[in-house]
Order: sequence, then C-alpha cells, then structure tokens
Amino acid sequence: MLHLAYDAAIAASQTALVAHKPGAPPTTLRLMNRETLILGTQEGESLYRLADGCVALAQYLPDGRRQVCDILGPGRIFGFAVQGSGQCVAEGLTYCTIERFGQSNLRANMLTELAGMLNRQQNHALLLGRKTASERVASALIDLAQQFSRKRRSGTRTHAVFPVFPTRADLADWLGLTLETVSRCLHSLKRQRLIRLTRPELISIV
Amino acid sequence: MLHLAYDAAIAASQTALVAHKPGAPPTTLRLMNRETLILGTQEGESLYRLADGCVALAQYLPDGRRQVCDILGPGRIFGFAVQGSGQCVAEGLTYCTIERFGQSNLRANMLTELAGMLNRQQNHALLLGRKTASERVASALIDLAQQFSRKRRSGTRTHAVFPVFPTRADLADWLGLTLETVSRCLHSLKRQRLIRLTRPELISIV
DNA sequence: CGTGCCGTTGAGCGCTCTCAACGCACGTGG
DNA sequence: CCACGTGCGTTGAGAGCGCTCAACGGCACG
Repeated sequence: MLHLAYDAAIAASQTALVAHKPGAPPTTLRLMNRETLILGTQEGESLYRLADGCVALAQYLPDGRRQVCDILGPGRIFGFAVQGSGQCVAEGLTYCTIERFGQSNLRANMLTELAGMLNRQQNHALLLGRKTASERVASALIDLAQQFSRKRRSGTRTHAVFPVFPTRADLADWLGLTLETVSRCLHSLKRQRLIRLTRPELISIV
Repeated sequence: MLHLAYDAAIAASQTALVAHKPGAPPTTLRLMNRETLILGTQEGESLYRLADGCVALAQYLPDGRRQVCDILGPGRIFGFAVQGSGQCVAEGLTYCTIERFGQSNLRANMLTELAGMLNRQQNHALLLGRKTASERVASALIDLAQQFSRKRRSGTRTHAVFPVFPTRADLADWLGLTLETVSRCLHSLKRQRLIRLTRPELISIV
C-alpha cells in the first residue's frame, strides 16, 4: 500500500489547480507524470476527456491508504461524481493531454459514458470483493490490454502488446492488494507462460 | 460466501420476468422476499424506483461467487448500467413495491441519480479494497442507518434505530467478507458498546 | 558515487477464510 | 402433541492466502 500521507498527496507542490470556465469551449491542459489534478474544484463540475496518456482516479483514507478506482486510457471521460464524500483525484501516470468541458457540452454521450463508468465500477467491486489475487491481476491485465494494446501478429498467435503505465504500487492500490503480491502474481503468470514481460511492459498470450 | 449456483440463482422458479413497455407511465410491481428481478430485460432499458422495502443489487461469477454491489432503501433508483458484462440482478430482501419507468421519464434527475450511484460505488471500492473487516461492518451499519433509520431519542443520546434487512450472508457478500466474519465483527462492536442488538435488528450508539 | 524510486524475492506472521457443530425459530405433517 | 427439516445466526479450531518486514539489484539523476 502506498503510504503517501493524505495531506501530502492532496496539497503537494506538484498539484495542478485550474481555473474554471463553465460553458467555455474545451480547454486542453497538460498533466505531468505523477502530477495530481483535483476534480470538482469550487463552483460547479466540469468534465474531462483524456486525449492522450494514462490517468488513475484515486481516493484516499485519512490515514493515507489509497484506493485507485479506475485506470483511464485515451478517450475516456472523467470528472463525474464529485459531490460529497468519495471524492476522487486524477493522478497522471504519464505525460497526459486532457480536454476540459463545461457540463453543458456532450449532453447526449454523457449519460451512456456515465453508465459505462458505473458498469466498470460494479465489475471492479466484484473483483475487489470476490476474486483471488491472481484473478485480480489477470483481470487487470485484460482491462489494460483492451485500453492500451496495439494488436500485433507474430507467427500463428495474436499477441496483445501493451505498455503498463501504472507502477506495481498503482496496480496494487487498484486491485486491493500489496505491490509485493502483484509482483508475485505477475511472475506466476509469467512462469505459466500466459504472459511475457521483457521489461515491466507486457505481452499477453491467449 | 453464498454458494447458490449461478444458474440456480438466475433461473430459479421464483424469478419475476416482466414485460417491457417503453415510454409507458410508471407501472408498479411487487417483489417478494428473496425474489429476483432480472434487470436489462430484452429490448432497451427501463429504470426502477424502489417505493418501499429493501433491495440488493448483486452480481454473480460463473462458479457461484456473489458480490452485492449495493443495498437499496426506499426512494432509490436502479436499473442503470445493464449493458454487457457487469450485469446486476435485483434481489428483494423484503416484500417490496417497485415502480418501473421508461428511460424517457425523469431525464433531469437521472443524471444526478446516476452520478450518486457512481459515487457510492467508488466509496464501496475504497471499502472493499482498503478497509479492514470491522471497518467494513461499521461503514455498512452507518450506511444502513442513513437509509433505514427512524431517529429516536432515549435519554440524553440520540440512537439511530434501524432494521437490518440483509441477512449476514447478504452483508458478507456486500462487504467482501464471509458471514462468519460479519457475525464476529458485529459481536465485537456489541462488546465495545458501540451498538446494541436486541434481535438481529440494531441500535447504534454514537 | 551517493541518493531515491522501482521492482523482485524471501521469511514469518496474522487476519480472515474454511470447516464444523450447535442453538433457535418456524413450518409441516404424522 | 412431537418429530423432522430448513434457514439463519453464533461460536470454535485450524489452515492458508496475502500482508508485513526486510534485503537486494537495476536504473536514472545530480
């Protein structure tokens, strides 16, 4: 578990606080690696679209325990559900480019996008509540593959090759495990020849 | 963990399958205790509003493992996010009365309702991923109190008295624990004088 | 060359699960 | 009336999965 102190994580010097312009045309902003974007800033909500890169939506307990709710790849929308408790912050896992909307835009898509987010969260609850450590890691890899893979064929089989932007610690906080367990499960999968890891960047074999 | 077989749970004889009428005025339907309502039935989605009673939204793994995503009290809306995987079924924990809408109604509220559901799910992810067994049970009791308590004052303190509709097994599947652990945690809280249980129905003391 | 971050690996412990038995309330039928 | 079955909750004993603590190597950076 990441033991960043809560305050440190929130109020860190490397925090991007951005002015809010409701109804304005989409503004693009950049997020550095390990930079934190606080959602639901002051007046009203705005929505964000991850144009490029990888972002983690994370929650913190007062004692520093972290839970990553979701890992977002290019095209994903975020910034919903910022009222009250259950606040998430967006943490850049790479250098990211992000577009900010007012609530008014995207009305049509928003609902299905939101429903999709809820769907993902429910699946994740199933993972967190009822799956074993290796099942969680396997599910995570499949999810990452769907979001980040560029399909390649090498020989007879189709490999899904994709970079793993979250660190072991990020994966652990996403999957409700510790980084050691994640590491062990990955190498267990490697031993079973289900994945290959040349670097901490992956090739999964069906 | 509840070891109802997947098929048994889904295709049980006590399953309420209802015809769908999009755009129609709200229809009310009844759900008996332990009866299952399959959401996302055939063509298009409809939304449901729990008028009275208590309902659990549950997911099943092929081997029968169950995860309860949420426990719903009167007034709550459900039936979002029924596409693809992550399907939930609604299981009545009491005798319930439910209203069914077409998607068209409730447009304005729906978005905030949906965002609220997402918010709850994110909080629940934090619970499932990063809280200890007793913290989970405590959080669950607080949640149930907020949904089901009728406030009463006895003496100087304000007790929140509320009935616990979910069984120990339901609570376990909600909190990612086993029913034995739930039972032990409850009695641990009782020993600490933080709650009272006259029957498996509660009084929480702040 | 020192420092810090990331990832790996090992040893040991502990929280939670598993398995089991029991009590209790309820309904059913002899 | 009692015997029986079932569902729910409780409690205990033991085991195991995953956590904790620790050490180590590789790499980037100043």
